[in-house]
Amino acid sequence: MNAPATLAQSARTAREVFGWDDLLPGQAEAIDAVVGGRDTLVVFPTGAGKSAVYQIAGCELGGVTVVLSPLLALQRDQIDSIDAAPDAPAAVALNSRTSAAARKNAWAAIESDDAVYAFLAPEQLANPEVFDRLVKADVRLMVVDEAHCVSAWGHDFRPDYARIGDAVEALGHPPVLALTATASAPVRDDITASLGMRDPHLEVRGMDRPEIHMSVRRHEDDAGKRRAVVADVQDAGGPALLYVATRKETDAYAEELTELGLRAAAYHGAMAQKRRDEVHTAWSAGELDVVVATSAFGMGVDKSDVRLVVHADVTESLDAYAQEIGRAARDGQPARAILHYRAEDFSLRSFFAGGHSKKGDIAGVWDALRRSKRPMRAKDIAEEAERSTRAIGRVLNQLIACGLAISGPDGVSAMSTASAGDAVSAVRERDEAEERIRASRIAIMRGYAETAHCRRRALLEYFGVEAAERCGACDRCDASAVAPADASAVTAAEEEPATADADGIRIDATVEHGEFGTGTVMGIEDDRLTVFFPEHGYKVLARAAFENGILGLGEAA
DNA sequence: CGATCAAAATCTAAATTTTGATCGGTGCTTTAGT
Repeated sequence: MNAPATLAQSARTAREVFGWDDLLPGQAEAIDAVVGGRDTLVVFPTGAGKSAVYQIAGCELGGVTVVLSPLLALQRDQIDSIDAAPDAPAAVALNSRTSAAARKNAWAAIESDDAVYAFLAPEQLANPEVFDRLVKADVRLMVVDEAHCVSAWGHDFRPDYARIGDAVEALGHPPVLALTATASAPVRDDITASLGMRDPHLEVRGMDRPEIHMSVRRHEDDAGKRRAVVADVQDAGGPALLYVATRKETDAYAEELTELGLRAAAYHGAMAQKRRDEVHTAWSAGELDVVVATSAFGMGVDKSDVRLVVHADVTESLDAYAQEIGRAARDGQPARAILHYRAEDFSLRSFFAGGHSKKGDIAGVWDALRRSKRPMRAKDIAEEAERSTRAIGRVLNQLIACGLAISGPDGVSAMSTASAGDAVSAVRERDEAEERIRASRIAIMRGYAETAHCRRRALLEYFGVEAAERCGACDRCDASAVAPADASAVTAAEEEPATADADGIRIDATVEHGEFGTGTVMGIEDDRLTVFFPEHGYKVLARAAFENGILGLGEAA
């Protein structure tokens, strides 16, 4: 290996081709790994130059760099930024909005000998014409941008995300470069496994965002929560994002905030594209005080001076939460992230669980697959069975995941002669496994919301980053700070419920339960305790259990 | 799970309560028809 030479080359490419004076920490290492032929997973916060990694690596590798990107708007932005570079290779897009003429040009560039970046949504790989031509082209690098989508969406919402790995193999496994801003260890494993990455090089930088102050507020009733959310937004001190769980709530809050004199706009995925663009543009231009949005708002929105991100509802995972609060303070100036929740917000099924696949669907899909001589697509089966493509696609993914079927460029084919009954029970098991994963993600979110320790530490440790005992910039640290002059610390301390009790039960105490084993007290409310047991999750126990000897005080931690 | 809405039921006719069913969020694509 001639690493120094490669590094020098990367720096020269950055300067001469793209006009960047310096490479940022981690960029050179990642580029070096990719150019050396190694599959690489890059986890950099937004603004740390993820795009530069594939731009420079692609330039040095030459040939075709395929960039898989989840949103057409993102593809457009990336192409614009490449076009603006002094001497960068061509960048083309292949998607449903590409005109026939642009398509022709794109293929001419891809099939030429010059270096080129080709931007595609993963769905394009399911198009046989596109795929066949890519197989014949000189693809030297596969980039998966916003790679957390593989884990978040591949399982059901956008099943083509789950098929990227197969496409990579069919292309002869060029180096795979996956890029994302946030990925916990479980998500990283999911990404590398799903994409079929071999012995991936991992480049993780700067997960911590110390400029974002983090706090959580728990509420007993909905009305109280709404009042607190509105009050927070009114007190934003700069551009604010308000995330809510449903489309309906975006309108409700936006209306209320407008009546209070704020420049507020709602944003969600079911709005007309034109309106979405208007909100996006107004927000970027500083013409709005607050955008009230579902999770649809965020990717590709680049506004540096967001001062506050409020969540009126918990997110489906801590990964998603980190992603959303990460949109604050990109200018490095102080900002705040506040999460509001009620205990019942964690109810398992409230998270759009999607339920289970219907027995009839599973059996139907399996029969169709086994009867068919040729690979089949979700759409065809769905039309024949008069079911939604979504439900059928989900079943297909599950069949593939349990090894009963396999996906190829022309669709999915059966891989076994199992009976319909066996297929149904295999898929059912899969459903239950997914349910457990969902439950554990919610438990982690709950752990963050209910932690008695430093919030940042809880978040960073989940992302596998070592953290100081205290960050000094979260509500927990504020509450335990011994600085009476600090007004915010006093306020926080007043809001904190009493945590010490005569019988020695307090937040974070270690307790022993006859059945569940050793646990940690996460919450105390009147006569009930919330205790986290590593093997059994969260349990709410009557305080009486303590007196009856079912629960005992463990050794001091 | 919990919010919500429609349908059914109720100490029988206008309006409320109860019961039951459904939905909740993210975007690509393709296609038919303005």
